[in-house]
Amino acid sequence: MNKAKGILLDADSVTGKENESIIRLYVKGEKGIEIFEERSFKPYFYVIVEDVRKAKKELMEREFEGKEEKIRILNAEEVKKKNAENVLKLSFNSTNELSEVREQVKEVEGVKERREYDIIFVKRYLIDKALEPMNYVEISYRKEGKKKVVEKIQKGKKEAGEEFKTEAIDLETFSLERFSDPRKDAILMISIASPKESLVVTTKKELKGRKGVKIVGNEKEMIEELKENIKEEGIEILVTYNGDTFDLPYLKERSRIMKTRFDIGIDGSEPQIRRKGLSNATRIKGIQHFDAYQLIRILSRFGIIDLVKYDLESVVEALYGEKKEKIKAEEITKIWESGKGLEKLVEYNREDSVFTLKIAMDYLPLFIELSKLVKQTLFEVNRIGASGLVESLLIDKGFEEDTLVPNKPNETEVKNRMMKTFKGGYVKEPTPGLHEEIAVLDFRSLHPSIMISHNVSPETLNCECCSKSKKNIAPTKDYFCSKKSGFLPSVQKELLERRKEIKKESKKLERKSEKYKLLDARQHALKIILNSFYGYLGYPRSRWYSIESAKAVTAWSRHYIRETIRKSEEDGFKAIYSDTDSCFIVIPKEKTAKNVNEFIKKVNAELPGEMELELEGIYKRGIFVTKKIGGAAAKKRYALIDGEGNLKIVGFEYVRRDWAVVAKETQKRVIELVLKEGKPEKAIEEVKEKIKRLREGKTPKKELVIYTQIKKPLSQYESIGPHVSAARKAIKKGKNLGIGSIIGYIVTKSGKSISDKAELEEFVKEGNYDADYYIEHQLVPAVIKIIQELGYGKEDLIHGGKQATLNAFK
DNA sequence: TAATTCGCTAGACCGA
DNA sequence: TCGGTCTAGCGAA
Repeated sequence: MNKAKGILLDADSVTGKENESIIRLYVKGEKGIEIFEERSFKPYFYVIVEDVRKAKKELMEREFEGKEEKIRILNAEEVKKKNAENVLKLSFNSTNELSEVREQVKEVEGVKERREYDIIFVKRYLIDKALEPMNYVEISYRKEGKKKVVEKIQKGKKEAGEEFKTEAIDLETFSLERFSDPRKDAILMISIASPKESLVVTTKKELKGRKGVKIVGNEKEMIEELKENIKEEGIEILVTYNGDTFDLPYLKERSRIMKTRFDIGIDGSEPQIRRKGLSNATRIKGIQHFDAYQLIRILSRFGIIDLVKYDLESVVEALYGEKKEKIKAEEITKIWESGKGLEKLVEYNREDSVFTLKIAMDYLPLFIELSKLVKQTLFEVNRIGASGLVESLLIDKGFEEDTLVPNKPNETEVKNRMMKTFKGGYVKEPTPGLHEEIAVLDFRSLHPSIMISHNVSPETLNCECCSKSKKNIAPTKDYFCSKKSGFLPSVQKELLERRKEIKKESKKLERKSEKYKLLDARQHALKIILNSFYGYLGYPRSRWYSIESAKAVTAWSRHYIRETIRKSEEDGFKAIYSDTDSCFIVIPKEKTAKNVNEFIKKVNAELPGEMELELEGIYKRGIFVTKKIGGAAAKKRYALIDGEGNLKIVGFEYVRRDWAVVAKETQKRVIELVLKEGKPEKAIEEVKEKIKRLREGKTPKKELVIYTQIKKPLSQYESIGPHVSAARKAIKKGKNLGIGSIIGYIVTKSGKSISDKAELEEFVKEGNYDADYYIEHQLVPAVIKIIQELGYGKEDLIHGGKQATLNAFK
């Protein structure tokens, strides 16, 4: 018997000689990545039956229809599950046979329900064996020829924290049109960046001798060079920027054309392109393909980063403040053909992979932790959503607790669920105007803490055992069990406890230490998942959907925040605003921050379980404004300034990407001057100056761009907005734009409607903009509501005008 | 393939 | 040409 220990990087399944499904594990050991085969684990699913013995006999004797041969169930075994009776576990020779039978088994007499029939085989294996990707495994194996066959496997005792061999790549390609076509356009350069060094591989002899450049004879050798590099370096994580749809499929297709194979998979396979809706996911077997573009999209969705555009240049600038010049496709071709500027192109190519690697390295720890937590490969979590995370974790915990997992809803059910909506958080209309000494209180992890404290879960909802002695009643009148812990809240509780411990431990560490970074990534991963539970309850495709539970959560949230507001006023504070989990109170002259803390303490003493009110901060001044229409105060828009002069701007145009920089920056300046000094005269002067500059045609183009995303097929728009119009015009000029594209447009001088005037930024000459539009529709609206609160009006901006008489501070 | 609701605003669209 | 209504996008939590 042989033993091996290593980190589990990947797993897949293949078909053996007897058409049986075999799990393959890719394990990083001392000798590099090795493949182990698991032959004893069989695909299975469950059925709930009327009579175990009868059903078992019937199922075992039955011949099911297969594509070629008849199918027999390998084994039907009775299993005990805590949340179901009469459960049979049906095992199969292969996943294909399982797929065939899971349809036909519905017709078998005595079979009431099918369960867990759509869990991916590999995922099933990892759950059942309690194995975590990106963590250690210990294997006992035997050799069969060249193959290593698993006898026994278990999770390693040691926790992996080490670095993975990571490398980023990037291609430059030839293109006569706007987009390169791998069927005819060659790869010109490939850059490879590792944490230590970078290399650009190309065929241009002129670049010979340049540092960090390798010249090869032709394109085929270029690809060979990359392949060799990946193999020799033993790369475990290969990073790209949009390699899912561009780099990897391109390399694969070019290889095919050159009669070679881009066989970088550990098993000798080429990257596999999986269609995923409108885009691709490209997987390399045994190596984790980490697409930094996918990463950025997920981080944006989870609200971890906030970006205007997702191209590498914008991301680098937003994350690192470094300006990275973009070389456009046609220029690349020009440089290549003329030979002028090749050095620049080399460095551009190099930078792309260097920055791609940097982005990935910053967030890899977080995603490695997510991967371990939900038992999905890094490749999968790199492309997952909030529901995927929760579902994956819950399926795993369900197995741990010996319960059957609920099925996914069918499409009819999904449609039904989509018709139902529920009430969300409470938003209090703010008191408009300027305020001083504002304390912002908020509930720490409001939704998870409600779920835990009130035991909210689909199976504790209106439980049988508490029907007489309901204690835990939601404001919706539904109640939750007071005797048994619910499944969802117990999982949440476990995550919360782990997070608390980690946070405690990391407090003792240096912020720059490796251990701190690891723990911080882990607590962050836990937080992301914790916060996704509530949304998952109300998500129509959820396996644990329970709209009553979701309703109860939000009803409780409204209850607690309203109570907090009430109590604060009772204590002599003035509550000026509140949104879902936060409450803004003005500290009156006779009170201090100490009183605020006492108040919080008092509230906390009355809150149940995990619920906790916290002091988010104390601000020197703040402003709320009235809405454009109706005269009421605007919710979800405010600005605060703290004692150090730090601004916090929320909801205003300043934080929105669909406003021009000239309007956003001016608005920020106005807010700053108003909040810092309380005197807006200077602000007004600055606005006038900006207006003057706009009138004179001197405002630079980059301050005028408005970004808006195309969110559906361009043909499906009922109302043709400026971004759609600009996109359509740009397509006629050969641009490739569509769903998901972020359109940066400028309102030019030519045209009738705003849409007519909108043109893609890159087609607009400096100075060609509609000054009236930018004054009337951008600058003025962005600042008017703020200065109005101080008694000024539009006439003060446009003309030299009268001065305001009102004093804003009363 | 896909977490939720609440809220603001712009600009097109459409009928008078 | 005006004003109300609807579509659309983005942000807060």
